[in-house]
Amino acid sequence: MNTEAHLENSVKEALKSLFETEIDPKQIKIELTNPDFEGDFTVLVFPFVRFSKKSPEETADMLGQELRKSNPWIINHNVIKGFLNLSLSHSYWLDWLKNVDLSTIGKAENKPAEKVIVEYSSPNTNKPLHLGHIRNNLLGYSVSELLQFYGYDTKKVNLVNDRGIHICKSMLAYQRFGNDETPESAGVKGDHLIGKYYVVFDLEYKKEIQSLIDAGLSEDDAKKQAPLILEAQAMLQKWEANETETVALWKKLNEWVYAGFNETYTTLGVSFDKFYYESETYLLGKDIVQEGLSKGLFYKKEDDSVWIDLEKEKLDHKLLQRGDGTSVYMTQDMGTADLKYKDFGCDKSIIVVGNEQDYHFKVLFSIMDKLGRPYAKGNYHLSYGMVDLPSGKMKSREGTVVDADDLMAEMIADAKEKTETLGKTDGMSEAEKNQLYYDIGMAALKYFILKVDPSKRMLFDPKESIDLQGDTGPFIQYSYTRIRSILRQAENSEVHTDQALETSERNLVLLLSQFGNVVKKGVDQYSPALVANYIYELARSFNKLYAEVPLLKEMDEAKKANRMAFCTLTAHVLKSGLGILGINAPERM
RNA sequence: GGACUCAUAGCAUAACUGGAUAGUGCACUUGACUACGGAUCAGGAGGUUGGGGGUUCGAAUCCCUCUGAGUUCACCA
Repeated sequence: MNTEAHLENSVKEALKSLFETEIDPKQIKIELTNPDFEGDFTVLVFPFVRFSKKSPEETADMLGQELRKSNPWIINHNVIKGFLNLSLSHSYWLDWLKNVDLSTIGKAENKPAEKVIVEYSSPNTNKPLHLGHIRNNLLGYSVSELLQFYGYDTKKVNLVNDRGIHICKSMLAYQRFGNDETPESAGVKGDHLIGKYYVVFDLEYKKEIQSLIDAGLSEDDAKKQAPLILEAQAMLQKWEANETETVALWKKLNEWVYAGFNETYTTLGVSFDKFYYESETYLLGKDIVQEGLSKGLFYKKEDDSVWIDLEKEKLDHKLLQRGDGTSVYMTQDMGTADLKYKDFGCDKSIIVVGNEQDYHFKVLFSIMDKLGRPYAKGNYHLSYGMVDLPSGKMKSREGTVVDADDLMAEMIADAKEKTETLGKTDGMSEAEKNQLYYDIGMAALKYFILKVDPSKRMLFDPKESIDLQGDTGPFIQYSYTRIRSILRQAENSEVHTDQALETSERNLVLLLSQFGNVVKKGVDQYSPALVANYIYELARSFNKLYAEVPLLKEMDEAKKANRMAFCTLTAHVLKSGLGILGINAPERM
């Protein structure tokens, strides 16, 4: 049991014996003591005043006395207003340090039985990945790693959007203007090549619109009647009719794109247990429409279109199937939800999609709930904010995007330049150096993205490169390599629990003891950002200790042994935390 | 128009979900290199938490209201 849980119990017992009141554990709030005050943990006593019938100060003092009676490891207490600050003995902390189990720290005491599926990435095959996708991928991957670390059995899946009118646009533009260019002949990645033709389509399409407008058509009519868009629509129909030539072109171009995506995924360090393709799932869900109709949950309009009334949930009416019987976005998402459950049987299903689709997922989850799906309660939309550029929102058609491959290459180049300036890579092979530049560059990028609360939109200025100093990934890596350097020169020895702790040691051990709580909270909130901010704090706390007390140079053997134990544990927690974020922890840098 | 987000120092962000004097980094500034690894550490300056009201012992956090930004709303997924 961790310290807080222990304290909580004690507080409960103490309140019972002092005031003869059985208190709801939720009323007991225990926090780390604000560093400006004396103490390790703080109990908020305001909620107890109601039945203690005493002032907050008196109540706190009585509680403090009582707690110390039953817990000798609480060696001191002080009261400021309604805050009861408790100081734990140094030997308590050293004992904790001595007995901590590296193989279980941070993980659930009882491994959760539930299985979790995380769907993320969901790229379109008509354009390369950009900064927005990077946020999606990093979030999806690290949430999955976080849950896995905590103890859940997790699966990662990717639903690729490989069909539809937008894909046909690229296909058509390639057919028209491509001259049988290939990724090899053009010397670019397949996804970039196809992305180029998506932009070409847009340019040509706009030209056509303009000439139609000049010929006297309204803008709306021009958009609908431009030959290119009509041809793209025709191509989509051919594709749906499974026409040989169209399907062959579609397959060829998609293969190129997948090869490109795989490269990007590898560099990003993300992976998937299974790929779903919309070309295979887009017809799903029609039987669910029937099911809903027969259950009386859905209704038909005169034109035969199918709807659901969600006015009670303030979600309005929503179209589920067109009058001609073809499916819409919602139709296939209902189908894929069932499919994923059939394939993996997960109790929790997390889907990582931008917050522009908040409404869509509210509706989807509400429908699956009404249909009585067993997994409905475990559905969660991990909604994240858009990544804005100083110039506004990224738009791939207009070319105002930060390309994922370019950005990663730039980060790695920055890391290389910085590392070479510092000149600490003597004796490393070229391969080791390149791995290091990659580790550092990606750490900077990943930490930069993941430290921000997922739900918030974030601003990224491509002109200002991501820092390598301060509150950054490389800072944490650097702290780690420093500890590793020390540990390489140290010998193993036991913790001596009879020693006094320096302030910086006590601060560090307090933070270390919080790792489990942070992971738990991150799991509850699906937020890797909490882990990111925590390991930064931890690295900072260690660096302070490093600057203030001797470690290897400590003459007192007992103290030195304890400090080595601090080093070992800190290194372990830092590495675990970085791992959750998908960041490598190099031995040297 | 309806629904949903968001607003914290020049910039980027945190605040244990209602707790103490709102933390941190970048940039600016002062100091610590005969270093257990300076991608570090210590200090300074920078805030009416968009404005106004309310609830509370206590509000960046909850409620109301303005202002501003964004997303979404029936056939692109």
